[in-house]
Amino acid sequence: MARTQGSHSDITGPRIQAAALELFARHGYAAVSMRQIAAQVGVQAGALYNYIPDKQTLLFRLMRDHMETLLDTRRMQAGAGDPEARLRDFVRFHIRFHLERPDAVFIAYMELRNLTPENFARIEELRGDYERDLQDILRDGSAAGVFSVPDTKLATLGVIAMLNGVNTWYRSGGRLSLDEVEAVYWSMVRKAVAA
Amino acid sequence: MARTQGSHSDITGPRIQAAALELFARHGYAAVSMRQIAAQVGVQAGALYNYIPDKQTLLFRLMRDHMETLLDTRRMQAGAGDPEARLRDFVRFHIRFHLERPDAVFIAYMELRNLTPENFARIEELRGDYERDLQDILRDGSAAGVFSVPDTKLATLGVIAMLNGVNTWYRSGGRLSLDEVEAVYWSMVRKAVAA
DNA sequence: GTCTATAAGTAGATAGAC
DNA sequence: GTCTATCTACTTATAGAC
Repeated sequence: MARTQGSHSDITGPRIQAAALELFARHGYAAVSMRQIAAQVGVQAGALYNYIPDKQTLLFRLMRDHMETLLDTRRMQAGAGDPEARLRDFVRFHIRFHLERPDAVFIAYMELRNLTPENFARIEELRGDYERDLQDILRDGSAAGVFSVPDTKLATLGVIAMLNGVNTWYRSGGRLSLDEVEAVYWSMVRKAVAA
Repeated sequence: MARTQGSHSDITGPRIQAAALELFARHGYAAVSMRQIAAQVGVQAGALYNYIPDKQTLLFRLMRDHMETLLDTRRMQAGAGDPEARLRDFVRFHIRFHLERPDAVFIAYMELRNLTPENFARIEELRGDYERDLQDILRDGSAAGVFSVPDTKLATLGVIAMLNGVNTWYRSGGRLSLDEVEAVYWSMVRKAVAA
């Protein structure tokens, strides 16, 4: 609010994204005003428009950046091995990645309905890329006879839904450590798809 | 909008709830105005306040009614039997009940953050009652040696998260019938908790 | 019970000074 | 690049006529 004038382009842009991420996650996109975001950053509302054309684009960029980070990080970590090893890696990766950025995860699937149709389609395409990764593992495992799933597409969606649930209840410092949570979910997933 | 004056108390109340349910599910609580709800009902905005004290109470009643219907319906249908039969009944009940009312389900967990703290606590209590039902089944099955879950609380949350995922993709008339979906998910759940 | 009119405030976005 | 000021439109909720 009280703020000296000057040039801060390198720093203000990321701060706007960070403020929007936190506020959208807590209150929801529609409930947060541009003035609230500006106040959290420490600028006036008009200054936001040096960095984003409009509120919708701000939301879209948060979601797109999150999905691209998800895909890039996964590509770097995905290893080879037999289907069971690949599935275990996927489960551990998914839980860990999502627990590390709860705000972005929350937004990326709670605010889908607030995207324009064009932006929605682009996000859904990225989500499809990620799901295909798991589906390939389940398909390969089924072909090799080590997995037995009634339907690879539904098994994919079922496993991801189960893993996403972790974000709704996990708090670090709680009853279970991250390693224990990963072990528990890996146990359930492994059995659910076992031959 | 053009609307003759007169008395419609028996019919307008439920129509307000129905309109709010649909609009909140589609656009989100914060993004829907009282005028939009009124327009969908066919009255002016002021008339809504003969039925609800404010917008927050309208949201709360939708969520409370949904949760109470869930609990009441479950109580009527829950049968006895061995733990595996009870678990199968729960899975089938959960999928069917939730697919029958996608709007209410969507609201009941997407709009939790828009409840006042008091209203939030009341809804969470009802949700806890429902989860306890499944947790009891898993506990009894584990004690009897027919299930083996690393942690009954996490298994409860994991199973419910997986089942809730059905609502995000199922469309009647799609590739799979309701019976097939139930069979697929029952297969995965059964194996996930099997001894 | 519904209407019209209105109060009092906030929304997203822009213009122009500095 | 940020500020202040402002435009236009919309928000929830209420008052009082019918």
